[in-house]
Amino acid sequence: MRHNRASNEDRTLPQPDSPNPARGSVASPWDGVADRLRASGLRWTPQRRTLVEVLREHEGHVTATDLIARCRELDRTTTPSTVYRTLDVLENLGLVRHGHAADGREEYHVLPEHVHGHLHCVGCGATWEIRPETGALIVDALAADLGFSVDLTHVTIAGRCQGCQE
Amino acid sequence: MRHNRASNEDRTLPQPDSPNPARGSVASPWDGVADRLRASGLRWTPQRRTLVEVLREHEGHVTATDLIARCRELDRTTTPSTVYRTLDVLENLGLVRHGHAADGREEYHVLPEHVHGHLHCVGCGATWEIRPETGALIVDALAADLGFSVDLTHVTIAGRCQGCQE
DNA sequence: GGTCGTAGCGCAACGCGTTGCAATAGCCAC
DNA sequence: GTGGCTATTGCAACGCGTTGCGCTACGACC
Repeated sequence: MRHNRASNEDRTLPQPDSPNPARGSVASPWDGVADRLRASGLRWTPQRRTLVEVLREHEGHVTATDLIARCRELDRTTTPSTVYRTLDVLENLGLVRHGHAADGREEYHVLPEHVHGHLHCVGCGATWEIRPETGALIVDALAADLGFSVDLTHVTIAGRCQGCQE
Repeated sequence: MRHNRASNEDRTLPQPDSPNPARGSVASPWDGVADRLRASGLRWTPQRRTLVEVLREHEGHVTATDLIARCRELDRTTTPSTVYRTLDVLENLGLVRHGHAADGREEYHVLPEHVHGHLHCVGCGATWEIRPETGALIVDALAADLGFSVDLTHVTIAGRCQGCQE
């Protein structure tokens, strides 16, 4: 036995995994992940459960490294390759989006409500989302330029934020 | 002795290094690199000479890996770390610009005539430059959005080019 | 031409991300 | 509950890029 976690059917944790799709009126998109996986012939494993638990607490931008570190806290046997592969799977379900930060590292956006690009400040290191209207403007400009159809989720633009310009 | 190249003052190659700053009316920006380095207290070494020779034949976009491979052809003792460090130096002189391609790898633009962003097609893998006017539009849009001052050289936007959209 | 301070070199090790492969374990059917 | 198919895991190795360190050799000065 490699995992010290309880059985895969363990339901002692506060968050239900697949039953109870809408808890009151607040349906978390994470509810039902297990079923969505199984419906596609994929599997619900302890490793995936751990990652989903971590993602629940990180709605926003996270680096892959952060996710791996946090998974390791919950399950010391976590392996990087498994996390990356699981993130790929979750991306196919639309639950996360990855992009490349300005320094080239992977950055994940959890539960994207709308497709958007990112701004990275080289001064303070913070990341902002490009507003949808501004994003649309960029998409249109590039379409007009070379007929290019861009994928905003992969856009990370480096620069300096207002606070870091002096 | 680690290098099998001739002395640093070897002038048997067709391209002059520092004398003869303007060859006829076509002054290569690479002429005078040696002097520019020395003027800043930096040095003109066989390794740097090799890289500059490689860059002369690559005016456009190149990946760091390509540059290293080509340097290795000219000098089998070439070390990656040296190439990366030399590229940094040349970037400070404005002779190259680096950016992160959509897949996160380093991409160098040799002799940039103007600052520009890049478009990367996920279909065919080609890279296009964003036209200056379009770039300016993007810069303005982001400035208006969050007061962000962007550095276009670091922008690489992924998408599909016109030819790859069907 | 010889001396010497230091910029730069090669090496080795690291971090991030990916991939191939053999072993494991979900989960479906009976 | 059992069996079996195969998705998934963990490992090990790789590729790209970076960094720290001790030694080399560039090039300025005499």
